[in-house]
Amino acid sequence: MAEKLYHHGDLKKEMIQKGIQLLNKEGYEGFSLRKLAAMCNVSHAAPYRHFENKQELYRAINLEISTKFRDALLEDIDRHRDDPRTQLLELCTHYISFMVDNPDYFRYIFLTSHDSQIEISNEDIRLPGDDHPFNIGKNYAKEYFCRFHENETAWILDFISLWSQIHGLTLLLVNRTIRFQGDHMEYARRMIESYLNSFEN
Amino acid sequence: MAEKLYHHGDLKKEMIQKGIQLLNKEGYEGFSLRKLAAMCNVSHAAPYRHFENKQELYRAINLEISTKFRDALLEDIDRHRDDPRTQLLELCTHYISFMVDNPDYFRYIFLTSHDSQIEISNEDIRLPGDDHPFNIGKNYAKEYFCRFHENETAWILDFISLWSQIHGLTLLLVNRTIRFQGDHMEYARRMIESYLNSFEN
DNA sequence: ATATAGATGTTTACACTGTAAACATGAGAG
DNA sequence: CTCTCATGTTTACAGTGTAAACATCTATAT
Repeated sequence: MAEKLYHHGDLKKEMIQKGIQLLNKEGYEGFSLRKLAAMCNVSHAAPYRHFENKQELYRAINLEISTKFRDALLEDIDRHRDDPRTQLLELCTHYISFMVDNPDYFRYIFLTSHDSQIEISNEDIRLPGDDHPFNIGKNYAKEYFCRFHENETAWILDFISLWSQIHGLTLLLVNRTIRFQGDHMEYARRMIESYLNSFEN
Repeated sequence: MAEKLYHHGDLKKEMIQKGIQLLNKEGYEGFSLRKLAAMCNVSHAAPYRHFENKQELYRAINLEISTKFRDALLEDIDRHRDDPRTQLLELCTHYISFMVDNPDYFRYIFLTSHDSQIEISNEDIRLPGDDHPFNIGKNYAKEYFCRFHENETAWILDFISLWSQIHGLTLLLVNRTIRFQGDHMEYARRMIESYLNSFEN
């Protein structure tokens, strides 16, 4: 319990952690560097030793949340090694439910700093790098969709198509634009299944 | 050319118009009440005679953009009275292209003030009111999807499913998470068509 | 026609924000 | 053991949203 050290020790890490807390408590609007500095028991200028500006702190938090998100999803997948279809379905439903449970995360990840991603170019379609949360399902989607096409790259459009739907449904649910009464994941799951079914026939 | 009237005349309206300009120029982050007041040649406190706070101005701008958006879409539809399928397809592609052309609008409409909507309750699914931009395609979707179901309300899930996909693809394109080289609307259109086709069989 | 009230503008004030600059402290390399 | 540098603090400043007090115009009642 290092009480009142002048040097904090691992401020950078703590700011990211407490930053996520602050984000959850105050939302994106109420977020401020000075509040966060106070939460870390540190003067309001201290953050500038670790982040050049607010934007860079945002990026760090963004990255941290993305990582948490991806880890949570991948962990769930490990429990369903059966077939690609089940994996894909599980991935989609957890993608949605994770974000519905943490509404601010979604806005945060997909609304700050939409640059700085390594891009993977595939002829005429460019996806972000494999570490980008959008791409979590890519490999599972490939495995599932490939067999429906003779064309090697057509599965990418299938993947984008599926992921657009997940992504959009998530946005609609997170913003409460649409609401399912009762168990909303029941409806989400049904939608995804019926989408996947359309390939089976 | 009323040059220097003390009373401005129609400040409320001008603030909304210039507000949209300012939004396009500076983006959501750079937006400020005081800049906007300056653009209207008015002191920085004048806005408070017309809007209780910044949030309420946001809502007004949000509403104005939503209206523009809906008008643009409906105008396009009028030119395609042929069949519901074509209408739906046109609606979807224009939904996307309008937002890709005005990236800030999308973030703005779907990221501010996600309350204050009249809700239409349908048993266990709640959609926003008919004036909400999300619902522009609802009636066309109903007309198109209804014939594929014996169940009266199953088309709503179809609608949500389709609109989720449009919505998500728009978000991905607006944020430049994914990029289609060349004519990106070509790809978008293909995706929508292949989705609609899955119902025809 | 004129006094007056209410709508709409301005000025001043304040707390809070991000950020820069100058200064302080302490941990680790020489 | 000292000196340097990473990491903290203090002070300062311009920009923000918002409230309160004051000014001016418009419209309405007499």
